[in-house]
Amino acid sequence: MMVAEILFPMALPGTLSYRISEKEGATLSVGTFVRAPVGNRTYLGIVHAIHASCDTSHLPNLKFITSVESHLIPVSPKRIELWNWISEYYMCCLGEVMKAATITGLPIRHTPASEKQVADCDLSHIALSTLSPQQSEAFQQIQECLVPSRVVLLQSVRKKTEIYHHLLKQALISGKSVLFLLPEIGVSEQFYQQLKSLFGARAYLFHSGLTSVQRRNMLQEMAQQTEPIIVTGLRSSLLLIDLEKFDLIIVDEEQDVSYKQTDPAPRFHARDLAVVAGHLYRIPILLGTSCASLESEYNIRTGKYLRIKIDESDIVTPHTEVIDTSRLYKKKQMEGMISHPLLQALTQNLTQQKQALLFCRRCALLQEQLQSLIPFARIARLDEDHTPAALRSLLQKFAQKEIDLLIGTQTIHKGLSFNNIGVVGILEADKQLSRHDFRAHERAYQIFIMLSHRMESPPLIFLQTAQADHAFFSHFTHGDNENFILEQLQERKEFGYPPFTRIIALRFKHRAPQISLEAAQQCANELTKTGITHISGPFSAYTPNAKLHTQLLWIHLPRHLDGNALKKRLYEKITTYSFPKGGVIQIDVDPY
DNA sequence: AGCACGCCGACT
DNA sequence: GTCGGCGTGCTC
Repeated sequence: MMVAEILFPMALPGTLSYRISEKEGATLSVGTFVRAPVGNRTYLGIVHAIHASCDTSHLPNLKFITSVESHLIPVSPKRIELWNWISEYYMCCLGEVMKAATITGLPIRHTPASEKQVADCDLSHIALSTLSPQQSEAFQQIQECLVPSRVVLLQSVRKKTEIYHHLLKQALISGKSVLFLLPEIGVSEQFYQQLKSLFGARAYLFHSGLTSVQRRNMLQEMAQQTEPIIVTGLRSSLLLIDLEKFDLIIVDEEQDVSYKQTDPAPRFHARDLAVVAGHLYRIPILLGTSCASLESEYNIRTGKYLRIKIDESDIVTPHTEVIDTSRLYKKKQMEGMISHPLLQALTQNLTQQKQALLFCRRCALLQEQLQSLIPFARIARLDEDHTPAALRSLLQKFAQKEIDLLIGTQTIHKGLSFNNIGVVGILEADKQLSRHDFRAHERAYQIFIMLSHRMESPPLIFLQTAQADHAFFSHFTHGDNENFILEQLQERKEFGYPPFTRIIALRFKHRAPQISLEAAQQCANELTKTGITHISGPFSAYTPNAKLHTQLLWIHLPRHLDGNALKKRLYEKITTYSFPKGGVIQIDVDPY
């Protein structure tokens, strides 16, 4: 008797086994879509393995599959290999990966070709703005360096876009397709509009704002498109689009934290996944950034990535005032999260009809406090989860000066008009918020670089921190990039943080704070007993208005160690751990 | 993911 | 007394 292991797009621990007839066995292969009964319904799944079963004693009455769906385009072995990698590396069910990588209930069919007409324009006549000598040098260099599996990082604040346009045109001319990833819907729409006007029907925009039918149709069209195309997408496109057809993947703003998915599983980082996929598919990867992440700085130094940097040292660094919040707190010069000097600057700024930006991680709380301190100010908050329409209207309001104060996390600068900003505040630029926010300095620095390079007239920058004496803050006054990186890397090494270790976060979530705390402590003890050491925590996570209280454990794995065996043991331990009812344990590899 | 089972609140 | 809320558990 023959048995097929079927993978379904749901959070099952593994695959489910079904009997298949000899005849089906001959037509099926790994990746083929089949319909099979699960409970009292039938679901669409894919064949993950086929074997002439020897041992079915533990499963006495296996069901048969319902049908073979040969009219659906099968999932390629390479794609399944990538799914397997994701499930192992990010420690989640394979079914969860499949769920994220397919559109549930809307599979891609073989259809009679009704191709979008793209071949009608003469690509060589597309007019692009001329590159500056610097840009054109970088462009040449990139073209020489982009070989399969190689990762190249292009670093420039203001000069990347034109280079991208030239690269994309060049790709199309030589018959190559490109996947261009951006961190957020807002920027991706903006970028797509440019591409559409340049490359017409060869440009696609793929994002989760589309309905599932629209996305399925687009995937179907792209799958059957034989002409070279350019697809702009967000992190989800890395999973949903078959990467086989691409000859280049560009990940712009690689340092952006929104590339890391926190919920739901798979909690992958799009930049890292692109690099892995690049190796698997033998596709060159181009990362773009204005200020490289520390992980990338490390990878450049170890020779894993190759950097091409455009010199922008001519740009003047704005004046920055470092505010020591712990000192001001003692002097009673803090109003909640806001220091008196910043508050004063904000009020004065307002009377001058100028706008202000505030970067902070606890936006809601800050907004509340500010509103009571400056009741007449028009304050808005920009959250990550804004719909594109809401985002657009907010940005438009800001541009039309209907908002005085905009509060948000690191990514609020996307699409902002900068010409009327008088004050910028970077709050909590330290490690006080959670004892383990080891990226706080990096984040503050990236915001600073972005601001200093994008603003026409530099605003006043206020940097609030409880660690004002830390060497890090001297870099703001000196604009010293290289020393900042070296010092941060040294600090990360010393305290056992990435990129020198890999962190696996365990989140214990429960309604009752003490239950999650006790469970986390107990779990930490048990893990230590089984030889998993280097655990930090438990410490409580900042969860503003969540129903469940969260306690965190961080496991630091040495970088040189092959983490796979350890991860397997850990996964086994966690999934069998009996956590009190009403709670969950989440695993987050490489957390942010 | 669904769908069933199961144990507590406002209604004929 | 019952209808129904959604928390919890299982699916080859």
